[in-house]
Amino acid sequence: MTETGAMRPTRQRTAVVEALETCGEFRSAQDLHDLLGRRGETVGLATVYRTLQRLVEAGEVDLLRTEDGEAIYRRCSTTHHHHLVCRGCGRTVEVEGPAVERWTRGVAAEHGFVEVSHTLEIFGTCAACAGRVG
Amino acid sequence: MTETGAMRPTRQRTAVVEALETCGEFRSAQDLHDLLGRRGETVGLATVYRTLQRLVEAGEVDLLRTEDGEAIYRRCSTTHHHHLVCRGCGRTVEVEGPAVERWTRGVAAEHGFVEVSHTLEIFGTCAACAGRVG
DNA sequence: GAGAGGTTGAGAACCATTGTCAACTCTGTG
DNA sequence: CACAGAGTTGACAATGGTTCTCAACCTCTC
Ligand SMILES: [Zn+2]
Ligand SMILES: [Zn+2]
Ligand SMILES: [Zn+2]
Ligand SMILES: [Zn+2]
Repeated sequence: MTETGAMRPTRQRTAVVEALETCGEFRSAQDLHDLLGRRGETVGLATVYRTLQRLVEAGEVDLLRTEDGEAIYRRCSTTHHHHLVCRGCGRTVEVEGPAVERWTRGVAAEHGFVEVSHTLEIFGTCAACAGRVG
Repeated sequence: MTETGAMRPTRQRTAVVEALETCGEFRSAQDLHDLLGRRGETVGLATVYRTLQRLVEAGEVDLLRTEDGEAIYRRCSTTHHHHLVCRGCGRTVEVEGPAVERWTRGVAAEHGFVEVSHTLEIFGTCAACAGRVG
């Protein structure tokens, strides 16, 4: 029943974490699976999903959803933060906003909501991408 | 080629809009389909999806995603706002935060991002749902 | 009321994600 | 080392939300 299970170090888990590490940006499970395959590291798709799930639960990986609902993952710092993501190249900047955190808690409390969580993502075009076009 | 197509008034479209109107909260396409069925208004599931899609494109309906990626829809005011949503019953409060708007613009500018947009949703359990359980 | 073109719906198709389960791996013990 | 016990893996099946297909069906216009 304990959630603090073993989490044994296996070849597959190491491979997934490394793929996330070297990639650096948000990627889907399938992308990571393909990436591993091309790299010669054979890891079952189900295992990729399971590992990502574990990592998300452990707070070691951030999950967010694309416009069409697909889950994408990224190795992030473990403190609470949000993202500024470039629509063009995927470049991601982690941002923090204590004032925003306070505001969301206040709004929720004000309306009697408990067990509150929130999502906040900023999308835009980074300087490099903007320059490249016009 | 024009996107400003006809959008003819049909029994089905009227029914979907009315369902959204009387419901008032975020609901999935399937929920709305069931709701219509129980009400005696027979509308094909595909039609419900198509209609919602159109309404979202027209800005008349807000679309957001539950934590597990399912799309949910709601008839909202047309001004910029965010949502405080109950995970249990879907009850929704529209909220505005000028400070947050300013903050996101500032953060984006600070990192040289342009064409900035953002998403911000707060999820929780409303007082009614919390009371019902605990 | 006939033609042109948008609309509908039953069912198939799609596709990301999860479940199944027998084979396999790691770890500690004797 | 043998070995038991528990965690892990992966090919494959299954799930479930969403979209596609296409023939039949409305709606508007002339
Ligand atoms: Zn992050
Ligand atoms: Zn960029
Ligand atoms: Zn809204
Ligand atoms: Zn509620």
